[in-house]
Amino acid sequence: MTTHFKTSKALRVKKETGENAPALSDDELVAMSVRELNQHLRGLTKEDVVRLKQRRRTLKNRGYAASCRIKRVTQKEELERQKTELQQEVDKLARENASMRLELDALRAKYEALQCFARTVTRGPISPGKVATTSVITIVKSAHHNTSPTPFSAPS
Amino acid sequence: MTTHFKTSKALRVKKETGENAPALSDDELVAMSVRELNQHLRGLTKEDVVRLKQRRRTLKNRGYAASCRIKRVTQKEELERQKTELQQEVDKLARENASMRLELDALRAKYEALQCFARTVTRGPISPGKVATTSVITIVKSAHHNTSPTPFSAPS
DNA sequence: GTGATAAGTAAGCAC
DNA sequence: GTGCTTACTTATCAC
Repeated sequence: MTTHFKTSKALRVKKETGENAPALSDDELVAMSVRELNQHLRGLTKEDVVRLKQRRRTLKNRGYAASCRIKRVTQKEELERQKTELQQEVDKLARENASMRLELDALRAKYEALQCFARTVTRGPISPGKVATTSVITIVKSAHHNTSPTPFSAPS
Repeated sequence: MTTHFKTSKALRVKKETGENAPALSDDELVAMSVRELNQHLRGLTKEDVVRLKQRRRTLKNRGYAASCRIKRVTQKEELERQKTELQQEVDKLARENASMRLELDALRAKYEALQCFARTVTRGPISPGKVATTSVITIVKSAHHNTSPTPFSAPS
């Protein structure tokens, strides 16, 4: 283990200096292409070459780690966003649902009332005693003969 | 900076040995209460005391970091679970919604048909010209009140 | 002091 | 070799 100076490890911001190398900044080193790097490597000790490459790798890793954290946070936010969105959709559908249910109930009531009325006005010829349980009367008024298999169903 | 041995840093599992301390395992050290720790600290150099306490702190931190990661993963899974749940609820509500809409449309149609019929029968004698297309009416006469949603539908 | 977390380091994996 | 991810370390913060 040679004399190893961990220089200036200031809060969350690393800065490697004090080497005998021609003062390559972290930003320069990390942004450098392999070809550019090789040019800077000319005339350096094998040890220095290794050290510089390792520093580059470390700097790269620092960046990767940062990206990784950012990605993690972003994905979490995205999940939460989607959750909110889905919750809103649930609320919206539930509201629609409730109002439709009301509408349906109201319409059923109206329908039954009208049906009641229809019965009264059509009961004339029919003798009340003859309808004990359920009797279905279908009246078709049509200009032409309907051949549909279920001619009495309302259009669904 | 003294001679600093980072001993045996095997894959993801740290094990500090080779110290002159009476071989306290990581697990023991980290699980130890402060009182117990102090007993083990008797008769040690001030430096060793500091070192041991620091090792304990590091071990603790290792555990904290692990908890932190687990928590992170758990929360993410929880989010995804909730998302799935919400999506299922959306689907369910959407289906209910669609079927209710159909029901509503069907009932509306039946209602209008009945209304049409009611108009014709209350308008006195049926004037043939007034029923241009097709009007289908089904009337159910029942001894008891029928609460079926589609009392007039022909059996399908 | 304890626990938690963000940033950084190192190792391993996949390409 | 590059990029990503995980486990670990360190510094820092809140309690």
